[in-house]
Amino acid sequence: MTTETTKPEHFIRKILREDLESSKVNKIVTRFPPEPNGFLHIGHAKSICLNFGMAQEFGGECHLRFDDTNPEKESEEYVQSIKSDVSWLGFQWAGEERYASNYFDQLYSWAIELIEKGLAYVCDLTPEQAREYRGTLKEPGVNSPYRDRSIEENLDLFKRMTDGEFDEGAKVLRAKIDMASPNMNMRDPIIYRIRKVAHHQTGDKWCIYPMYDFTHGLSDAIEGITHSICTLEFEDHRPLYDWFIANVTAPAVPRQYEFARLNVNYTVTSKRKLKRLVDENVVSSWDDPRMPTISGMRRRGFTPTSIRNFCEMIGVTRQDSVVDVAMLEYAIRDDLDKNAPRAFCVLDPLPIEITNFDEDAVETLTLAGHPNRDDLATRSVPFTRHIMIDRADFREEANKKYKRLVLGKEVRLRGGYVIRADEVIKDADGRIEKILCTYDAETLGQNPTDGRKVKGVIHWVSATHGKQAEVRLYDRLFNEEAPDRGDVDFLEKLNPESLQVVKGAYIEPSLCEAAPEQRFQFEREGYFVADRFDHATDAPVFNKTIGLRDSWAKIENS
RNA sequence: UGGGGUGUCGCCAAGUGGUAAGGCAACGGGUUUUGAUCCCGUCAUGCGUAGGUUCGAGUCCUACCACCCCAGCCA
Repeated sequence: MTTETTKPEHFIRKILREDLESSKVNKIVTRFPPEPNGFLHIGHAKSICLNFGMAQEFGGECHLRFDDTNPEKESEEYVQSIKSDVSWLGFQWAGEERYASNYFDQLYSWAIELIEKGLAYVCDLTPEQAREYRGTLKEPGVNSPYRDRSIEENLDLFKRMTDGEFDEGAKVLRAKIDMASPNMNMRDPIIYRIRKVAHHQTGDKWCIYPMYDFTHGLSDAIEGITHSICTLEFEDHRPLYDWFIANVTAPAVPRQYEFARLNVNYTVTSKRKLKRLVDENVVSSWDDPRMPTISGMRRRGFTPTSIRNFCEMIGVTRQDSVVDVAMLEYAIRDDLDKNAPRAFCVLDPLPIEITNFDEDAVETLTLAGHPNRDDLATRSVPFTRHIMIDRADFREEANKKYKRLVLGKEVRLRGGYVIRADEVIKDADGRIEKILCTYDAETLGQNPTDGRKVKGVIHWVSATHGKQAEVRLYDRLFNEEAPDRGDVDFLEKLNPESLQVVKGAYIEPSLCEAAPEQRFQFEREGYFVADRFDHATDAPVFNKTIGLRDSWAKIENS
């Protein structure tokens, strides 16, 4: 930990600070309100970090509340995955998780209250008719013919809706506000609709379910939420949010604030598009490491810290924006560079025989777990006559820019000796089968004593003591910055090389002890994680999280 | 003239009348047994456009332009 840094004061932070200073509130209470109808993604992470983060920062609390008012689309499975994702990100909600459905009884009596005040009525318009009566963006709507039913009739009809006397769609309860309002949300919005389906939390108790606008603000009021933070598209709903709270005997007056949702280039986050990726088998599942879901990123090897840092880095404003995915990549590299132990893995093995090293000898080298941290455990790496290096690290001839092994030249084996390539052995097709090398026994931990300069360093793994592993190399899913822009379907913009599976990679023996989800830097390659589900000691599987920054690629391609 | 929002560097983003923070990216250079990390440096006479007010404007005023959201019995 370095010295405490003051985080930049975005507008939400400013509002909270001022409300506390002016004693408008004496404790910050926020909430993260997902609908349990899908998996959480990076966009939700921004909201989670904001809501939980602010509460934490100001000594308040944040509730996890499921906005479960549409049982047809929701399920307990999603509830579980959401809870697990929020916890994994490192946040704890105050008390038990809550459900809007916990408040159905209270909400119901408030609906009755609205009817009794002449502020709500039962409407028989069909969905099609309702649409026509609603008007358009530029033309006012027309009052429903059912708008002036008596309070007694409304009470009776609403009761009968509750008792299941009417079919789905036959009747709804609407707030009586203003059909001519320029804000479509105020044109007598629906409060309750009939849905004869079981609810994942309340079972068969109800056949009418409240709508979002009615439920959300009042649930906030019930929970004593002080600041209800949501995304920009709900801005037009704020007058309605306030209306319900003002016209019902609400126990508190929460305020809604809106911020811009997160967009990331080369990425899609709409639920519908993510679902298509899964349904059309573009990816293997919702937690495929290429998915921007929290569970996908977890499997990819992202750390909770890196995601939290990323969310802090991008800020919170009301401007629509598209964050460069390079910032996300920076966040994970930054965390892993500081914390991931180093190890060797040869992805594309090329056999090396060190002709002046004994066939049966095994020299155990002790290597640092991290170049800049001595608190991380060292590891034992066996050095033997037969080793593997990466094919990309050898050339028969090369210019001076190429700092690796070249025929007739020397290179250092990282953490080990300097070797010289003496001879190339090829098969009948001219493919290199093996390199014969000699090592300089005087170069362990020091430069050649005669002053020879060896500038290149490459990684390696003992061919006899190393183990074979499956390594899944992931890259971005899309080739285009804005996959969901334009007329072309986003599935046409897929990166065909977003996954490459390497079966015969060589890993140093110590990596077999890796636990699932343990992260490493494979030196000179990138950051990798032992797969959460598929990795086993006798069948190691690693996922590439992100490569190292690669300035060589720029030189080579220029 | 439907309503509601937003426009500051390639991408995020500070700034709220006193002379354009920071991060990412990019580009130079240094250190380095990871072409990594780290370190140093460069990177907006300019803040959507045009006028205006002012000693002084990204910040105030006026007009315009561009983009986003809203017509689910979804959230």
